[in-house]
Amino acid sequence: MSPAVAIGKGAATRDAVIKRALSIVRTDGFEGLTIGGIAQAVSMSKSGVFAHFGSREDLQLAVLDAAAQRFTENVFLPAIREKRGLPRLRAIARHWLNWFASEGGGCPMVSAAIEYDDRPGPIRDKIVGYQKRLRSELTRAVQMAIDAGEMKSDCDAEQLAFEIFAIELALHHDIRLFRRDGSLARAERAMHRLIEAYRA
Amino acid sequence: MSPAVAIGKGAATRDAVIKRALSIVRTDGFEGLTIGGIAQAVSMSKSGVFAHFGSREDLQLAVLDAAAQRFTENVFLPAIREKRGLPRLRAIARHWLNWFASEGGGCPMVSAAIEYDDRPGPIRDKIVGYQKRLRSELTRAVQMAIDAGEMKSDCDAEQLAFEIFAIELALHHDIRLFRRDGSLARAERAMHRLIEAYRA
DNA sequence: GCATAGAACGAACGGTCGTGCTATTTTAGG
DNA sequence: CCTAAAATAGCACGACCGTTCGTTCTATGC
Repeated sequence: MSPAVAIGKGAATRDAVIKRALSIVRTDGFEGLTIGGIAQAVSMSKSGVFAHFGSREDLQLAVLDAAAQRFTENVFLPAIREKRGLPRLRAIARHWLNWFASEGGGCPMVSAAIEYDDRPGPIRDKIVGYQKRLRSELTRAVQMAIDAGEMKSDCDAEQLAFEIFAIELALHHDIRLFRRDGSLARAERAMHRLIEAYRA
Repeated sequence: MSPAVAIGKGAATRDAVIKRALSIVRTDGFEGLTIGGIAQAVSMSKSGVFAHFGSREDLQLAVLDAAAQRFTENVFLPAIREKRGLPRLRAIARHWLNWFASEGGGCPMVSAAIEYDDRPGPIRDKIVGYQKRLRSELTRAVQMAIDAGEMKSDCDAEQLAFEIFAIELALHHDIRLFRRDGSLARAERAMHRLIEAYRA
């Protein structure tokens, strides 16, 4: 069966290319994403792949967009069904932890943030934009819990968002590097303790 | 004046090469470290640099060792002057935060951990070894504070070490990506709150 | 002062990179 | 069915990659 909304063949293979590119990025990073490499992975010619994006950088930017969209769909969207305030905040944190734990490879956004944190250009700009948006949405979720009177009066929304982010980042690090069972449980415990510490 | 311990000319330039390589790695990552690039940076020929290491991978491993040594000297060694237990633990955390805040570039160990977390080989092996050692020494410092009766009885050493590491990682992320003043202060506040939460 | 070993150089190799071009094939609309 | 357009292939290019090799320079011990 064809996709619900019929899309042209061009857009279809473009999507397929990006999907493959995402899995390459997860293991080799953004600098390891090459036109030739991905062409081989999707059984196309280099020039065939190239024609879809016009430049390697545009391909990288497209992959970055796709990664951000996937993240939003898997972490934030499922959480907005929860009641705003603490339930939603907990849902975000939980989905995020599970996202890191279940993904077969590293998070492209985390890799990109490290790879380009010192290289000015469009890629870094896009990464910073997404990371700022992520942080501000997380902060907003915290603020809703504060406004609902569920958190201590001295709870600083940005501060708590920073500390939640820290635990997520550390889980990503541990799970990928040590590959030891129990990393997720440890992160969950840390997250629980953190939120309890700020809870009214 | 010559160095305290006279070293041969070969070892001297080798050290100079590694020093330069460290600064390249800080901005371009380990995959961005090329023989030709570093040769140009130290005004040598490619083959001249190459002869010192025998292969690119051996160069990368040497740079990794140098990075680990620098970290130990700047974070752990200054802390062992403090009394074992809470003072020493706090000193480690403080020196570590300042290390990230003062370094002109990203930490090579953090970059390497992300770059090679999915690429088996000698480089990944060395990174995992160093990271495990770092974590276990941090855990040991926490355990000393527990043994000294300075922490709550339910304090889990590995758990606290994980959470301290999380804050360090998040500071590295924020400071390098957002370049906003206040990241260090935020991380310090998080660290203080974290340790207080576990303190007896 | 000379012989010897280490250090650095320069050129070259095969390979891969991104990127243009020009064909050729495939798709979609009238 | 036919045709214009889109999609893909093929090929060549310059640049850079790690690596090898033979040579040259330089420091050091006898």
